[in-house]
Amino acid sequence: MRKINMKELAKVLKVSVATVSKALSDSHEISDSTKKKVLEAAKRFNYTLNPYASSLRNKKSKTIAVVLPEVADNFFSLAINGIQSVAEKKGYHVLIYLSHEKFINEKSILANCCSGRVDGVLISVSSETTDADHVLKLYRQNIPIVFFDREVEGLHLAKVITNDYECGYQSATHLINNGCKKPVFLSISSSLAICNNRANGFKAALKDKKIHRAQKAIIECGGSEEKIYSQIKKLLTSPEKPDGIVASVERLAVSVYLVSHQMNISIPKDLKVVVFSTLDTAPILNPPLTAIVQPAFDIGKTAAELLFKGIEKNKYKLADEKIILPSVLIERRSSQML
Amino acid sequence: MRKINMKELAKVLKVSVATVSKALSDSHEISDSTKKKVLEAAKRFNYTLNPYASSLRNKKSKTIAVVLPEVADNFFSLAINGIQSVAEKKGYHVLIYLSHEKFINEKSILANCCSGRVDGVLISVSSETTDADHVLKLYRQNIPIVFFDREVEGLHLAKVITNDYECGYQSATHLINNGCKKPVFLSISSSLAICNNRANGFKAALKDKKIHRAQKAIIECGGSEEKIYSQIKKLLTSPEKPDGIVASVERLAVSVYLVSHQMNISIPKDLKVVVFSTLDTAPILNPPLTAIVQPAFDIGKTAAELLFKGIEKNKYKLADEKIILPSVLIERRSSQML
DNA sequence: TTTATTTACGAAATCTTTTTCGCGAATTAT
DNA sequence: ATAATTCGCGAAAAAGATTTCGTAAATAAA
Repeated sequence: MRKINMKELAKVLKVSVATVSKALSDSHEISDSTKKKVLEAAKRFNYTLNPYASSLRNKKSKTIAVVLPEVADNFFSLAINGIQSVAEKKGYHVLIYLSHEKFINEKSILANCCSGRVDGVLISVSSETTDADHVLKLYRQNIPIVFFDREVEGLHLAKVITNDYECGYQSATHLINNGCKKPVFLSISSSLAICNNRANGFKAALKDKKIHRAQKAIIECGGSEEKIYSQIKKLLTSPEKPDGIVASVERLAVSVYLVSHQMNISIPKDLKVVVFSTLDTAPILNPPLTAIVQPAFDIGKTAAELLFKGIEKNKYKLADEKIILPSVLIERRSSQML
Repeated sequence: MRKINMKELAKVLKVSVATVSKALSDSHEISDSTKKKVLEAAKRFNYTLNPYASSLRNKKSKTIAVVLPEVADNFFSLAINGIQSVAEKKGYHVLIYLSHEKFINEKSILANCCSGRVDGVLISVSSETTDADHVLKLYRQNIPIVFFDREVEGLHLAKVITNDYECGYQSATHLINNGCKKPVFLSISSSLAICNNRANGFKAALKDKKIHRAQKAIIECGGSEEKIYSQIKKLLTSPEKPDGIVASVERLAVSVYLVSHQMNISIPKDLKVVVFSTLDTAPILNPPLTAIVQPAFDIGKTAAELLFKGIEKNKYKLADEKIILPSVLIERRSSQML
């Protein structure tokens, strides 16, 4: 079954290609009777528009790019779902790119997005990203871009994030109220705004609660899975070991649990744990894990909606749009006072 | 910063567009000196090829589609990672489509893939899919297609799967050896080959172990999260309640745990559980969960490699390629004999 | 020196669709 | 009945890149 093109379809119908094109796009200049004929023939020969020819002519790709650090993280999976749900409704296609937390990858991905391949970009930046030239390049080419969850600070660009500072504050308060004297915050990057916001909230709470250990309160803990594991192991066996941990991302909490189980550190007796995560296994962990749950699906959905606002009305400038969707702390046993 | 096209670039260089095109693709018919000039100018004007014009001309999109039921499942996330890793290396772009386990969605997604938008398709079918006309349509258009994990049975098309039957057999044997008298297999679909293979292996093991309850052994448990929850609750409170469960997918196991916790059913004392899953929280669940772990990343990676074999050599027919990557059972406390 | 071959590049066709413009016929207005 | 619109459609240009083919100059072979 060979593919037919519009020219051939026009020939069998004995009309011009212009007529076919207009009929397919339901133009008012074509009579209902010929429209019907064209549609029928198109179905019969199962003709489909060549998307690349259309895109070339229209300068519209009906495609968006989603750039994220990784996909094997519940938060990002859910966010993709949210994004997909609106892209689907709009008839847009979704390209997925992974930066693997590397700035250099992110840069080349965004450079590629400048080619006109996509009509807009949703991005959650890598943990290495401090510089924003690569996203400004997009901006200058008038390609709509929206940050979700992880933004680059100091840019007046559209973003959909959660209330990280408050949640950081809340997490520390929660631990202290439940008896922690030496809580620490596990960050994955000192350059990531989202982490710093959480960390700053955390530190502010310590200060308000008169717990003075600013130096030791924030611990950076990045790299591969093995590296994270050994860093946490070191932390939990050091003489300065904390009695409370706030893990800034899912993976860190899993490692904390693994180390604790291995070292016979009892949660929550010896160590209380709170995590920023959407893990659906949190309630069935041993012990059930207190989590600050982000509205992951909604963050993705909202970001996508914002992006389409920017795509559809090109008069509409996305700059300075900033939507904050609050997370919610769900208390479970991992942080309980005994 | 306006975008420049090849014609304009050619004009400033005082050469023809043909020369520019050939220089950019490093053709042998262009001298090194002019190549250098062209490259330099391209960088200076930060010129990029228009991908849609290229695709139109070349009839190659440098893009593949990945069609899957959902993305918020660890297995699929990891598989996407595997796929991405090879697509990236090949310089291909990855479109993600979600069927949400609906046949009708899958059909329209694949219909769209016929338009030439993609050079190949990787698919893990929905749980509703029994008919294969929609994938045969692709096949007839000579668009390479590879199944991963979830295939449609009876088709002589390329596939990368795991040893489901053996694992089903192994899971039942494992439960029985650990003392279960009334194990059941929780399936999400009676039409999904992968589930049936696992179920058949499960049933075969029961037969070999002289446990005769063929009727009650396989329980279908699909639908929304709430529906799954209530079905499992009903199962675990019925007089016929099992003393062992094999969950065919991640989500089912989470629900089993949730119900058990809520109903005070003790795992593994009252109920032993095994799951087909790549959940990285399995070892820290309460209790640690015995899992049959699929090589998710490798399944994705291998499927993608196979697909590119089909894409790159069009003489090469993908039919009948069948690669089986074995899963491995990891014993934990959820299935332990007491 | 003459012929053959190679080298380096340009003109034009091509890929498929969309859109503008124009034209003849049919309809409405005058 | 004539002029003015409207309607339905076609011809052709355009979108941006690639490829084939041709050609003039440069080099090699005879």
